[in-house]
Amino acid sequence: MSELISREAYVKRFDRFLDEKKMRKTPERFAILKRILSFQSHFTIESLMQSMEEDSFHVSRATLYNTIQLLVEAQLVRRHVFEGLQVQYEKAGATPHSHLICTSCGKVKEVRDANFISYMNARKFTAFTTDFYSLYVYGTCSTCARKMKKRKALNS
Amino acid sequence: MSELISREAYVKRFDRFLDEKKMRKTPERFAILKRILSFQSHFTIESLMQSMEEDSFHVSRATLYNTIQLLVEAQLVRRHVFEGLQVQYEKAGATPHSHLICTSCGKVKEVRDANFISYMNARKFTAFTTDFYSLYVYGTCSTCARKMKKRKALNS
DNA sequence: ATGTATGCAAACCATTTGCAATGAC
DNA sequence: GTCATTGCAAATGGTTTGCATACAT
Repeated sequence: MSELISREAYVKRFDRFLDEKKMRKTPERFAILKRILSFQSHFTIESLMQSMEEDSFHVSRATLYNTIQLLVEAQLVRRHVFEGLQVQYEKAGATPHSHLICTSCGKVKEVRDANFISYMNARKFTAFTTDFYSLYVYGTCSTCARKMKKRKALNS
Repeated sequence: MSELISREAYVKRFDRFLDEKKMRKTPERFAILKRILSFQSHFTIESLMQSMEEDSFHVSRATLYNTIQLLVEAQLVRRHVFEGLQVQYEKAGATPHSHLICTSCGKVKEVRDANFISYMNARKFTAFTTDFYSLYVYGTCSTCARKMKKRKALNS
């Protein structure tokens, strides 16, 4: 989805986060963040690792997991576990979006929903302070629906 | 959350599901479903297993996983993977609800939200047919917020 | 200089799988 | 009687951990 927060803003926020936590600003941490920012959409640990390698910046799996966790804590990255799929990550953009997950082919589509966003912005829960939220919608995409229809027609 | 679908309705639906799939109606499958129906709220594979054992009905882990998967496919059970917590299940009731997850203590609260439900009922997505959806709201519960405040006060 | 962060390989653990025995149909 | 389902134990695979080395502060 589009990127309303600038690259620099992410880096600055991570920098501040590390300051607050009194953690070190290693090249690995910023290299990983920058690589993540270059992704247009969802990614997995595996694709991130591969992408880093292609970029000739080697990091260990352990460091990748460590750093991703930091970024999730800093709320710069979101972690998603969709039913039946491997864990996916995405940078936390300025524009929240819902996820449509096709239970047949596993494709995940992002949908911006202004009405829903403004509803959630106004929504207060008793005895609970919201940080962020995820709406996962499971169903069937039109491509798979078409295929199923065809298969059914053949069987009958 | 409350149970607007009767015990018998669940069993009947599972029965029909097994018919359609031409699968066998083993005592294990129904014993597991019945045990699940007795839960008031979320449960894990582990707590389910334990509960079965207490009930003196032994099933293997493999069968538990198999059956749970069937029940999820039949949409009689929902599977939830909340950030930082172990996988949780719940019976799929007639009343959808959102989940408030405290990122501090991990407690999950269920919230019924009539406005949101009617919004989602009316909501159509282009090129996508909705089966079900999950809204996960992450934040801090009031208990944890209070503790944090106290800790902060002590440190300064 | 100090102690945090990294890399590597081993450990972990929830879930899956293979296979022989059971029992639903 | 057949073959799907079960139980058990072994295998799997994504993630975490332990420890020695490197390096941010």
